[in-house]
Amino acid sequence: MKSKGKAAKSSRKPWTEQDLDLEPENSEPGTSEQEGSEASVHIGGSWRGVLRGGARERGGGTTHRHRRSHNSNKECNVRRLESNERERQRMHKLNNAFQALREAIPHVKMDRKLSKIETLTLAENYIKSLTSIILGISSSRLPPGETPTEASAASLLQCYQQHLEEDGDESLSQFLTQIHSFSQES
DNA sequence: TAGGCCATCTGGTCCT
DNA sequence: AGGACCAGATGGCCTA
Repeated sequence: MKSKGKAAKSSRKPWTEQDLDLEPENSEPGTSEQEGSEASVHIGGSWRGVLRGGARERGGGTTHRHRRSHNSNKECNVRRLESNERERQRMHKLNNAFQALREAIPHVKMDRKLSKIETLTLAENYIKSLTSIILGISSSRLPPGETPTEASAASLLQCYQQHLEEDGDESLSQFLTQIHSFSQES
């Protein structure tokens, strides 16, 4: 499966301790065949432009092409490594949340795991389905002649928020379980 | 082989 | 000032 690829990814280490010990002049981007081009860094055997794409110029046209003068090159590299690690951890947390979401939503079992976009789409549909179920239940308990209103949705939201405050992280799955059993009983 | 999906790096921007 | 967040870029793996 993907594990092979992930293993290969994890071995990708563009910045190493060795890099930190490089002489500033050696680590300066664009010193050889890259001379004269955009500031670049050597990553995983390829050169990446430090300034690329329109989004890079959001800060206002003239960006700094070279490292900031008030930080040493080594200091910049250390900060970059730390920043990379934080970003990795952040993405891992995001992926864990996606995995939790995959497990929370019912779907046809597949030999492969749901992609992120599939997970989000299914979750959206699932939420809409649950909402309509709940609104249907509440309308069936209304006095004859009355229809579900926005008040029903508001009370649903209020109920959910109450669960969030009371139960923390586990609240969503518990709430959905309650809804499921409730809809089966009625 | 092309396209989809993903992990990772990176610099800019926002927020505390 | 520093961390979080975001989006673009890149390259690897997998599948049709």
